[in-house]
Amino acid sequence: MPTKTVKPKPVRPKRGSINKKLIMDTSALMFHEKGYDRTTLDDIAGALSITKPSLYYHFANKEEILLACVFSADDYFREEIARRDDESYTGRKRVEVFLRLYLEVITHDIGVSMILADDRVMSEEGRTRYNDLRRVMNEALEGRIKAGVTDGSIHVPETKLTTYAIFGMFNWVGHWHFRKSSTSLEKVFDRFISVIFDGIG
Amino acid sequence: MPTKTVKPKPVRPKRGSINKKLIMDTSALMFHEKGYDRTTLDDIAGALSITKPSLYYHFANKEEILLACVFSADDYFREEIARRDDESYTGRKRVEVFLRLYLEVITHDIGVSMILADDRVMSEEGRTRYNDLRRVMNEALEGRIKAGVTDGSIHVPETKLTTYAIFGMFNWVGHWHFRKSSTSLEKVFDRFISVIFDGIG
DNA sequence: CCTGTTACTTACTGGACGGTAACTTATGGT
DNA sequence: ACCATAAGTTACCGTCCAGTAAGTAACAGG
Repeated sequence: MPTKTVKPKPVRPKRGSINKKLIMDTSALMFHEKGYDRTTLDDIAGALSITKPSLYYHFANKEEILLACVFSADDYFREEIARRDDESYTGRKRVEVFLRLYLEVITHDIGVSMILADDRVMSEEGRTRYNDLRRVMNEALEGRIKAGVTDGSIHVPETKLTTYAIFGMFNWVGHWHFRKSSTSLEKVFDRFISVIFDGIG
Repeated sequence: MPTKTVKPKPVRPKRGSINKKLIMDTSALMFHEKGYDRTTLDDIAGALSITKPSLYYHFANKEEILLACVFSADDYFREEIARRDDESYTGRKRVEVFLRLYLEVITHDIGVSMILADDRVMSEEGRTRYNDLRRVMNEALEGRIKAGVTDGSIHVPETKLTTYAIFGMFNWVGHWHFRKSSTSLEKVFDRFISVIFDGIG
């Protein structure tokens, strides 16, 4: 007697076990590991043990997932900087606090999407929102540098390129394969801060 | 009398008007503008007024084009650094010479591919060759910094993270939309060098 | 126990894209 | 003048992938 073909019982994930946050975490991880373009929705769904169309229950499209990652990182950054920052500090101190948090954020998968997201893959609206975010972030650092120049804790003839220089230094960390790296965040931060404030000359 | 269907005379590009260099220039430009993944071979061919299969006459595949850009930039860099560098200089001076050339190179389309190429799109072999290139580049700068520490023209407690910091600062320029930027290379270079050597404290 | 909503599923579509096969035309050497 | 080769062409394939249509299981409230 041939084995009767048993109707396959699809194992559904527990109801409610999938949510936006979980999708964002998984997506951010994969976007960072493989790159946005080469991460397919099937990849993400597979990693979550669900199917691609299920993702569309939670997000309208792929870009929405990316933007959700970006803006959730930004939300966290803003909350946390509001907590840590103090306008009575010197500009220099405020720059340090800013950069410390910045480094913390961008060395996590969700955070790295905030700086490595490629606006060229985005819709017009997404690109605008993203570029606004970046502009505000830029102004936040440059503002603190200017405050430092005013209060005498920082000495630079110019702040725009200085800001770019500093952001470049930190942002590039997003390109490191830091999961493998053994170097601690503290060491990186201390060294970067030393280069920025003391120079190497 | 109906218009006779005229056999369309395909306008072929002049023989020999297409060569590897031209393909590389066009590709590098488009890779930089749109990103490697979103630049199709049809895009490149179209920009050159040829067809996609023609590209395969000159290159084995898409990756070969990217690698050709990367290594041609590297070749140029090595030639030019050999010309400009002088081991009798101080380490500091040698770092400056190195970074000056580095900035020049990475602000051109072909050059930017050297730092923005994503090794995750590459084959195993391509990735190895590319990572070797990056490692050698890294050692070249770190070596000069070490020389500076030895001869007293540079003061740092550690060279590895310092090297990363500096490369990050410069590499990130590749992410700028510098075609639109009005800021001159000289200004960028001077400001960056000042941050690196003098600090902002 | 019924029923509506939530949260998934299977099955599919349409377009894009890297790459290939086979053919054609221009040119330089003999 | 002929031909081999270089440098293109047209037409096509297979795969991948974002997104969709339609169906179904699980749970909550009544």
